[in-house]
Amino acid sequence: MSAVRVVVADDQTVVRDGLVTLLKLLPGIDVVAAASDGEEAVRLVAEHNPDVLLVDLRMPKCDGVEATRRVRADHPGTEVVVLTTYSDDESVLSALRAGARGFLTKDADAESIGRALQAAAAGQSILDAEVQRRLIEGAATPKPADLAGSGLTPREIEVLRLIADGLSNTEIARRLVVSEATVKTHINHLFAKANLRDRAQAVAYAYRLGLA
Amino acid sequence: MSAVRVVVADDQTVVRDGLVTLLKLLPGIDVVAAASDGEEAVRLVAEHNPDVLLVDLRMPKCDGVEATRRVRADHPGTEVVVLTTYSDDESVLSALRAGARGFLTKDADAESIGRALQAAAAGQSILDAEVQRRLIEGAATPKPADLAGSGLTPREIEVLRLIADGLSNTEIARRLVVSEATVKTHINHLFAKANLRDRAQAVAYAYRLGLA
DNA sequence: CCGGATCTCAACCCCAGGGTTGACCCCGCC
DNA sequence: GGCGGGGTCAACCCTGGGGTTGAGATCCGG
Repeated sequence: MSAVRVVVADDQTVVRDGLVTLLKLLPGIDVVAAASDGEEAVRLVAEHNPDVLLVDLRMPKCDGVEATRRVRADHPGTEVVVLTTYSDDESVLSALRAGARGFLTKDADAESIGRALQAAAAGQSILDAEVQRRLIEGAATPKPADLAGSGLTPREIEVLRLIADGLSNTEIARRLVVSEATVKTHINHLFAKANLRDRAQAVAYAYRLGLA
Repeated sequence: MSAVRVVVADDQTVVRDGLVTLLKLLPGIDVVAAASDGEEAVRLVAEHNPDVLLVDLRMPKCDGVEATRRVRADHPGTEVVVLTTYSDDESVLSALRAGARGFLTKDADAESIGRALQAAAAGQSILDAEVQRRLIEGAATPKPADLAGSGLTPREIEVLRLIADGLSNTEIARRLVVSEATVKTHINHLFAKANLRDRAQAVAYAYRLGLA
């Protein structure tokens, strides 16, 4: 595989030069140009037709989101990886919607950046952990602690969680790779134990337990 | 940097063996064990404490989502990368919510898989392009689920709240002093508007809206 | 080794719940 | 006056969910 050709864009000279230097040390990465604002970035992409554009979000003239949009529109062969100081809610989504493949924060190390560039060139997408967490939203880490007192068996808790996700019995059966009869049995048991009448009450119960 | 220690889990022997062979050829990847079902995967993770678990979604005993949840709960030091044949809507989100770091389809090449494993071990997350696209689309409209923007009439919201309290249709009818037919009408309307299938999903919807 | 708990499954019954259609009233707005 | 939307109701159908019984498999602690 030949080296991934990259254009770097950042308005801060220190950051830009630092990035270029760092990336040049990485095997498989080839920095072909560096831009100091969005317009220049778009121009340089047109000129060099790189595999990836590594671009800062906050830039004068034309910001990262706008640059991303233009590049994706005019040069579908060039993937975009966004680099930013803050994993700020607003711009993140805008950039991703504009077609960015990857999203990194500036505390990423050289290897991480390199990996992201390689991945982008291959059509994969790498996200900063924090960004992915936000993207997935309901990252509410479950608390296996207090539901111990419910008297439910592990299997019953699993079933309850799936009920709370709005799945039907057949869907639950498929998910757990058991027969529907088994699912019904578990459900009847947990209804009896928790004094529930139907799955609607079960969903409410699950939410109160913090299962969803 | 030392090699990334990986446990592979897939119920299909061919796939599993193929993966192990492929991965062993990659520099920086160390396959320490291979499991043929979810339970075995969880057990092997406990035993070897690897950096990453590469797991298939569809497996007997305990599927990929379940395995992911358990591993993330019991072994926070082990990241999970999911591998699947089809980028099916449902399971993808479940897996990611369960704590998966990466998501690949089986048409990924060895290098892509290797990159994903490296990234996961470093706390980054790699997603299959298609999966990311879906994720972004989904996040694009995160909250049409606002009381005001839900398009529900006051009466429908009232009914929804009572459903979330676990009341049956006849109980709701008595409470609102209307006939059961009326209640069913309201329910059908709100199901259509909020794209719900049954009252169980309605309860979950109500909780997410903050109605209970 | 036996009893209890858990998980698994099958067959059956019954009805609440969900889908559909069509109807009437009342109110606000054009 | 006419039109639309919200609220009210009835009749129908039929699937899925909930209840029951009964039974085999496994595992574990006494």
